[in-house]
Amino acid sequence: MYICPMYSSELLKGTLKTIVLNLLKEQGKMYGYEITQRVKMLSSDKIQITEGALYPLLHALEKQGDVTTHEEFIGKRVRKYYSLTEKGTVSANEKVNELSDFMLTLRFLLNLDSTSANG
Amino acid sequence: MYICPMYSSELLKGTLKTIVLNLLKEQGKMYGYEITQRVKMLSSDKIQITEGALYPLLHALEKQGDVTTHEEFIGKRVRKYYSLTEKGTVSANEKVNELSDFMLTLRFLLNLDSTSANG
DNA sequence: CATTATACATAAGAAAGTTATGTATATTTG
DNA sequence: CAAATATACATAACTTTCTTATGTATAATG
Repeated sequence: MYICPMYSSELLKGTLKTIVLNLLKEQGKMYGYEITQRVKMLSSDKIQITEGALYPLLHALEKQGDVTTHEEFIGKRVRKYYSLTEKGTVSANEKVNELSDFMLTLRFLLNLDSTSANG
Repeated sequence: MYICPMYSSELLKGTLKTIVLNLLKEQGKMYGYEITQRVKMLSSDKIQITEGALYPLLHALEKQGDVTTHEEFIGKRVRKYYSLTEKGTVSANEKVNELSDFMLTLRFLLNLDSTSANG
């Protein structure tokens, strides 16, 4: 039985903000826990965002005006929803474009542009 | 006139070791300065490895047995060449595979798998 | 001869994560 | 129904891995 390993933690550094901004752009609004679960699912458990990484990032994004928040109560428990501002939408696009470009450069640097099939 | 910007520094984090190991695998042996110049060239100046990042990394790789070194003198000036050990070759392959896989996951997460042409 | 390029090295600081801990409510399970 | 797990937030201490700054020295160039 094959256990799918997580990526080494260095790899997530530098891409986490882009991932979060892009999810918010696609989903409209999300709360923190939801983001961790969605990334976990979409990555087949290979990317698990820790709360210690996510919440400080969301707070920073709010502080610099990329997102706004509103709270909703589910019974007695609060959910804090985050949505992109206009500035945040611009940031999201810029970040995704930069990362996309960076990955192209990396593929070239690492000679991963094989046109033939590979395993 | 378009000035090609460098990638934001977070992006290089996590990929530097992979880049260096892969270059050594392809080139057989390289010295530090040569690595910085080659990456700069291959990336059209968009990735510039700083010496403060590279040399400590090379020393760490040597310490953990991924590379061996030998010095050559060019006139009075020394060049320290680095080559992969067997262990280092395994590390290089593992690292490249992991990064390649990670990039696939990212493309999926960020919805970059467009089959149509894009700009 | 002054500047730039080559070539190494390391220390101080910043950025961005992980790990650990804390609080509290909701749901599932034995 | 009690205990365990899941949901949901938050923050502090620590680590890793860069950047920035500094230092030394030789070679080439204008």
